[in-house]
Amino acid sequence: MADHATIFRDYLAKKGLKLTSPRKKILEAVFAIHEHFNAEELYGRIKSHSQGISLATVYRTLPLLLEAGLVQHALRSAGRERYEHIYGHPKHIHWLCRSCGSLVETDLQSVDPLIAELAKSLNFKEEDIELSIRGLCWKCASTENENQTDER
Amino acid sequence: MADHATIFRDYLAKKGLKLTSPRKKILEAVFAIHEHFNAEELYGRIKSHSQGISLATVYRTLPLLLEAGLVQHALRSAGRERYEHIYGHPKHIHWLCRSCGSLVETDLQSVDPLIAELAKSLNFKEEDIELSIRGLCWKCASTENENQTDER
DNA sequence: GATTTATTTGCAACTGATTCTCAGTAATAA
DNA sequence: TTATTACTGAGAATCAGTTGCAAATAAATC
Repeated sequence: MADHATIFRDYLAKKGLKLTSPRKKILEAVFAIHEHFNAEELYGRIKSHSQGISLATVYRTLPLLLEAGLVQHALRSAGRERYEHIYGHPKHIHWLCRSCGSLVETDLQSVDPLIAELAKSLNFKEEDIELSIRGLCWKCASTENENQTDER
Repeated sequence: MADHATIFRDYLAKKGLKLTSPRKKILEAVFAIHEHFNAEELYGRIKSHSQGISLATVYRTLPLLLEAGLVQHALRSAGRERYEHIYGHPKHIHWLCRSCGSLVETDLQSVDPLIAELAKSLNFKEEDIELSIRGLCWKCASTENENQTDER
């Protein structure tokens, strides 16, 4: 089981690309953030640590990490592209309560093979799966029953 | 059960905003499109019908529709905000090509029971399932393979 | 370790999407 | 009708993200 540095190295090697010091630093920074981030934020973190990595390089590296499977687009990003690292974070289902806003994540395992099969039949090369379910968590579902009539 | 024009009127009234003719036209156009769209595309449709609505107004109206609950964000593609109206849309899977931006929808039947089961075990009352898959359509996947070496 | 070659980098200029400014227009209330 | 306030179109401004280029650097080869 390779760690993320190894995965990245291998990915680059396979593509005939080089493992450079900016790329290493960016990778490190990505895995030091445990929330969603965008290019600018990532750049900010790196700058405060080490010097001399340009924003353009961050923008150039992110797609590589994406393709290497180390990073994925974050959920429903509005306005800016957002990312999250996925090493050790298997793809998940988001259960979002429309009433209290709570978010629960569960894993995608059971659904994954089904999707892979569909993708195959459509000739679609899937890279990123986002499954979000909106509704009511059990708490809100029970309170909502009490005040049936209150409209949104 | 109010129709979308009424919902919009009420929303505007509540906010002290005005129901103007450009806004009416935009609303109409939104509900005449049964796919995802972005501001530019919506603008194109409106322009071909009636005259004299500016792109800026389209951009200004979309957030209102969003807040009124008539429209929701769809998956971003190629750096652009995308929208879809919310109105009796049967659940579907979105297959979005990250290269050419094409969108295919397929139905959710095969996945649905699985999700229902999961929801039950989580005690979550699901209302809206959104399954979006980003990747490469077969066309783009094949062109991408041709220039294997010309990486960017 | 020096040389060679192709890839990378930082920088600045650029692009394309979205937002803003402003002067004129239109909806609503009185 | 008038007064008030929000709205509009047009174009300028902004902002995220991309690109061209000359210098720098990793990896391959000697």
